[in-house]
Amino acid sequence: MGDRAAKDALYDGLATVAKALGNGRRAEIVDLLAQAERPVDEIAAEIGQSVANTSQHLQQLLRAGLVTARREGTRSHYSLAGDRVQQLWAAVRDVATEQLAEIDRLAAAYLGDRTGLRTITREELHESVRHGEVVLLDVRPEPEFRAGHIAGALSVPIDELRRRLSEVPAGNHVVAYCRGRYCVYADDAVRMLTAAGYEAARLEDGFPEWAATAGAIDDGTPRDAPSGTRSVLVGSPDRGSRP
Amino acid sequence: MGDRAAKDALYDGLATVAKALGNGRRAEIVDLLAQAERPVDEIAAEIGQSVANTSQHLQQLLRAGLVTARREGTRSHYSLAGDRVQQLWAAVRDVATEQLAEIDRLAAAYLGDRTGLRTITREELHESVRHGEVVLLDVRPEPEFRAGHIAGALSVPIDELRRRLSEVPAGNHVVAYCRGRYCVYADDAVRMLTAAGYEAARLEDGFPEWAATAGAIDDGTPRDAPSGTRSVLVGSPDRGSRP
DNA sequence: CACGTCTTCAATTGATTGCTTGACGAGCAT
DNA sequence: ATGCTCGTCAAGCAATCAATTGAAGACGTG
Repeated sequence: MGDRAAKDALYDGLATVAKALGNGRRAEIVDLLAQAERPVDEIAAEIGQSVANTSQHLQQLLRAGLVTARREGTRSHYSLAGDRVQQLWAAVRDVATEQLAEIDRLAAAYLGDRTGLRTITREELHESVRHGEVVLLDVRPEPEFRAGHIAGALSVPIDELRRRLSEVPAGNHVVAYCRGRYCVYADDAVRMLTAAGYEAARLEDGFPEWAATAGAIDDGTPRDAPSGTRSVLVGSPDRGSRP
Repeated sequence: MGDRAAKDALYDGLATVAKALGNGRRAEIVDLLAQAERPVDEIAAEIGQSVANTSQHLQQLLRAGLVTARREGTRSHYSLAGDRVQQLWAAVRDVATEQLAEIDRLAAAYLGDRTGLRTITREELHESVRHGEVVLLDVRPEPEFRAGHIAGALSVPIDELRRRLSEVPAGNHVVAYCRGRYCVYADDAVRMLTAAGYEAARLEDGFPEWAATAGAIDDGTPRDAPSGTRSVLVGSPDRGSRP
């Protein structure tokens, strides 16, 4: 005990968790699964990789304990293995954005010019929601909304926003949110809404961060079956999910 | 904007931080630097690697923004690049211990049999310290004590404990602490103290965790030059560091 | 049962990683 | 300057990794 080989083995073991996150594609997968569980083929499409390759990445995440699998007939649904994993991924992002100037550049290249896009923080949104003075739009794909969303939000996936613009009550401030800080959906929504004459802003980060700080969320589980993975259940279920 | 290549590049960028931690030797380095800054040769000795190899690992950590370097004459001292990095490493450890059964096995192999070793939590220690009912021993190497320690602790490096046993006041409960949960020093200290007739226990985790939760610490900076990196400064400086 | 779908496995290839060795360079001492 | 120490750099090699392709397992459907 206390020998070199055993110590190395222990730290190798601890490092496997970090190693699993140490690949861009797997990072994308974790970021995606932070929204909701997903079958393999959808993950593959979302990260732009072959199903075979995606499956192997998922196996690796599985071995590292970052995700769990649930079979349903012929499909395997993967999801994050607990809130700790979420926090870990957040810590990685925080350090990266804080320490690497590179990230700013890469984010700008991916997201485009964000000047002129108003953003609000979680705290500001919390205030606004409480005073009922904003319309809150969830512009993520509908399944992610169904898996959990900010209480009181309307689901208007970004794909449908243009033709459903009329559903957004006029005369109100509008706040759009999506997957997170590096997600383009809310940006696009704000641009579209602003062009249509709305006062629009995006939530600075996304749903996972809101849920992590125990903001009011709605996890879509029926009121009489409180077994959801989400902790706080506030707001009317499915309001606006299908108009 | 919004294209695949740019998105991949962004996530590759975020993943570099995780990749830097995704190696057992680099993980050891980060764990070590969580105690205090260190010159390269000491780090190399501590992780059992050649200086050249260690230097390359440090370059990699540097590029990933996890550590910073400070030259002093011919030596480079490395230290962690901020509290966020500390939190990141803690998150990695937490996920690993929670999700990987393997870790328990590896820890047992390295640390040996821990049954019979009493441990106390930070909260319990906090209580005990406040009532002044324990003797608190910092059994890490002296430079680490000097870089920061729990307020009121005596520095008795594990190497010196045996011949300095008489300095430990009898009749008191003794608590030893060291680098963290996977550090053997406090274990050894408790065994030695117990054999000598003391009521001894180890702090469950180590100094970094204590400092992170803003427990009372003493960073060794003179009272009239409050420019230390530690936030809370309590207790008499250097008490017991040299008897 | 045979068929199609979704997923995983296995073999392969090119790129990257971790460590070694040996040389180079920067700063102090004599 | 001439050493000397400490740290970094560069080349090389075995091992590992990410992606591709093609085949093999599962499971539901006709």
